[in-house]
Amino acid sequence: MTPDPEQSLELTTRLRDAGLRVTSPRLAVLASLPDRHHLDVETIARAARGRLGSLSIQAVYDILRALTDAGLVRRIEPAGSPALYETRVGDNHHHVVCRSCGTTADVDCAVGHRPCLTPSDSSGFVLDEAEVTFWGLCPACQSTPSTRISPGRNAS
Amino acid sequence: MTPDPEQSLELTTRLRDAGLRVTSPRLAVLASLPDRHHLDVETIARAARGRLGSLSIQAVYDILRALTDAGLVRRIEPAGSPALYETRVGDNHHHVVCRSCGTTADVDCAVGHRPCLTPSDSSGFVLDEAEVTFWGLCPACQSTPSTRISPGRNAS
DNA sequence: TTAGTTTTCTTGACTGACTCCAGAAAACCT
DNA sequence: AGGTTTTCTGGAGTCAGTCAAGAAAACTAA
Repeated sequence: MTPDPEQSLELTTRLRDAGLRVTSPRLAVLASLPDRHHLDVETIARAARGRLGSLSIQAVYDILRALTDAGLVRRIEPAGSPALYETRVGDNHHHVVCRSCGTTADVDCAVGHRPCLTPSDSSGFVLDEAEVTFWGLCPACQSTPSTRISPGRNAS
Repeated sequence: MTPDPEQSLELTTRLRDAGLRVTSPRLAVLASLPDRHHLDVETIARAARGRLGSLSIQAVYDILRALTDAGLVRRIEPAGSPALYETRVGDNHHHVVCRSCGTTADVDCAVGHRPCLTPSDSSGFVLDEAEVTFWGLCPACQSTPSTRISPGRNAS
């Protein structure tokens, strides 16, 4: 899996623009995060190693933290799963999680703009974000109901 | 801290109605979950031990799982904190979490009934729950901005 | 009310996700 | 190229939570 030079250049620019130094592990991690996917640390590490040859799991954690802090990736933590990372940032979209297999997909909330950011009574809190997680069954798990892969913590 | 007999009776009924056997650890755990509070397992264990004398942490986990499965308590897992338990169930209310100290409070969402349960495109998922977590600063942390107690994972 | 059955509790080992640390290596900036 | 800053490696450690097996307790029915 040789790196696509055009993509590398684009990713290099993204890193620099965010004020981060450009390193091959960082490029590999960024390149391993395809649009519209939500990957856990292990999966990202495996993909990045496929590009680099080797990369410690610790480096992956550090890189993901730096990228998250810099706003290049977003971290989500659905109940019962390890953290997931995605590259779609800056629009506060939401997520659907399958109770059966844990698959996660993006959703745009229907109710106007910045939905739910104005609860009737916020107990004096000053809010800066509304995070919505939808729970349900993905298309695949609707037809094969008992193929439970991940815990699906909230199922009763 | 001797148990209030009236409360015990009420809790006993609640357990029986849910089809659960009545044990003193279960009563102690239920009694340790005050309305409108969100407590973690350690805190619940400490409170329950105050009533019973002793109780293993494992028993607390088991009891909380049984109570959750039976629908007597609700478990929430805000990103970056251990699981929290509350006794307000059956109304799918939402939560505000303080980024600074981790304090959690209930909120009723303002946007109509079952807000956001109809995203514009749910990618074929069949949804059964919309979970909303608001992030911000609690009243106390607005005045003392740097008193960070819990991690507050999502802060940049 | 007591035996028998089922469920629950205790203890202790274990796992997964993640963090912290110190030294080695690499990238940026003249 | 040299110096400084930042990042990466490897290993130990933490925290939340699970698993397993035997002991204890609660329900059920004679």
